[in-house]
Amino acid sequence: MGGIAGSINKSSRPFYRDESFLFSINKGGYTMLDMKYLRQNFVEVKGKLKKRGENLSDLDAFGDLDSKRRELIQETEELKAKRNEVSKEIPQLKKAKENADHKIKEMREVGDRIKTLDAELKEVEEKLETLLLSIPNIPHESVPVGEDEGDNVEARQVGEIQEFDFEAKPHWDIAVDLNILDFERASKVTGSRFVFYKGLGARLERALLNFMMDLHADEHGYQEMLPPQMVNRTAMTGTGQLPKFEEDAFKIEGWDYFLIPTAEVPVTNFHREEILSVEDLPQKFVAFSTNFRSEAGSAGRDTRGLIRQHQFNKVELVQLAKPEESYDVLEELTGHAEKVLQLLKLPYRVMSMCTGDLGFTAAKKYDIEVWIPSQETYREISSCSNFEDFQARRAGIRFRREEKGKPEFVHTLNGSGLAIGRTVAAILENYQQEDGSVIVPEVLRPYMGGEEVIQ
RNA sequence: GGAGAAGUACUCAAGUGGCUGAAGAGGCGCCCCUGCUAAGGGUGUAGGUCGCGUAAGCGGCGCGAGGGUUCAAAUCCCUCCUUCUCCGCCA
Repeated sequence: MGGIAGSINKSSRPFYRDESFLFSINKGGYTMLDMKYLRQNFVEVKGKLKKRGENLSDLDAFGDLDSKRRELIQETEELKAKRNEVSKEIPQLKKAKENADHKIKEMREVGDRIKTLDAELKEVEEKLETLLLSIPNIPHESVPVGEDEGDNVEARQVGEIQEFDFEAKPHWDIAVDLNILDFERASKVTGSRFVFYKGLGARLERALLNFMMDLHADEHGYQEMLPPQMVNRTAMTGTGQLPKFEEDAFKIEGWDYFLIPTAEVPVTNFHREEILSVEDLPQKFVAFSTNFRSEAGSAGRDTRGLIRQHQFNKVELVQLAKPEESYDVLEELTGHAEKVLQLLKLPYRVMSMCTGDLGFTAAKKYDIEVWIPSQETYREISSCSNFEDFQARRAGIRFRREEKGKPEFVHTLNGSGLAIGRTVAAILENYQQEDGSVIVPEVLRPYMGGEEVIQ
């Protein structure tokens, strides 16, 4: 561990390793919501965003900032054009042995004026960028309008809920009795919301990860990827975790790096600031990663068991798609995640998130919820989203339809396929037997060394 | 961690203050020649973004990033990032 631990503790690193993204409105990418679009459709956009129930008071500053910005650009560019022109005249005057002093003096003044205006412009652009980065995505028209999770709409329900003729135990009791999970020792070694997997428990987790990876890579046509588990600030901004949700992330002290909250961040940012060709689309990636979330604000919720840990494993599906295909891709990708549950024979339902429960970045989102018998309810095990061009704008991911064509933003999508810890919980609970043992789902047995039951 | 070197357009690469938005080559487009061989000649092309404009177009920025010096910077100065080589350390 010397390498990583040593690095984490190093505090000599500059705080910002790459702050170029901060002031980059002119530099390609990072235009967030399309400024032109926002300018021309301000009222409409505001109306759509209102459905999310967000506080939009900041948004009204846009008009002034936007016109101030363009005013400053025009003035400063006019001066720069003049400076360029005169700067070409000066060497010619000198060559002709004429005096250029008055021109030089004049340009010195122009230069000072440019400096002032540029500083002003930078300030305005910073404010604009901060504003634009804080605006959530616009919901797709097919998203049900609603305030909170109570207004989410069930799209379908799949699988039979099994009736137990004994009282279903929660997975933490099952697992502790079977000696395959150890929460107490994890809190000794680390703290709350961490866990040790042991024996067949650890084996089950590993079996699930391999099973899921194989399914998506071999059957669903995704390219396998094993991404970095730390990312920089620019990547976190690209996918929308920052700047608004920094408190949800684990930050590496002394570095501007974050432990990834999902493989979505490194994998989506893989093609950041690139222009793909149309034949490259769709790009389909499946990535296993360990995810870290601070779970800020969730104190007291799901404190027991595997549902809400600071660290968990997940297999993530990511696609970069052509805009006109992204909603088909969303259905396809959601289906790929569902397939896992179908093969594991776990009952689930698919919920279409309403406008008030979409999260910051999604234009449309399905949550897949698996049946948890001890709670007699469905719990989220996967979240499948179409971000349209929201992340692509932030991350500058584009494509060209023709060799000389104008670059367009791709649409990005992702979904868990699935969260492995929660899948373990679902298996333990749905496959539990009266004697406390747990049947291993058939499709997993080849991955479990043929083991048929955990006892 | 120490010591060096480098980062220029799709690729390779020239370029130490103004005539360089950037030579040259490859690639790519078109044309010609030849016609048994991944051959030869000619010619054209140069990314992206921002602002103004219905548009054609005009202008700004751009030579790893950010800042500075200067009337003027790929070219000088500072900081940072990345890559490579050597040494050290390490899963």
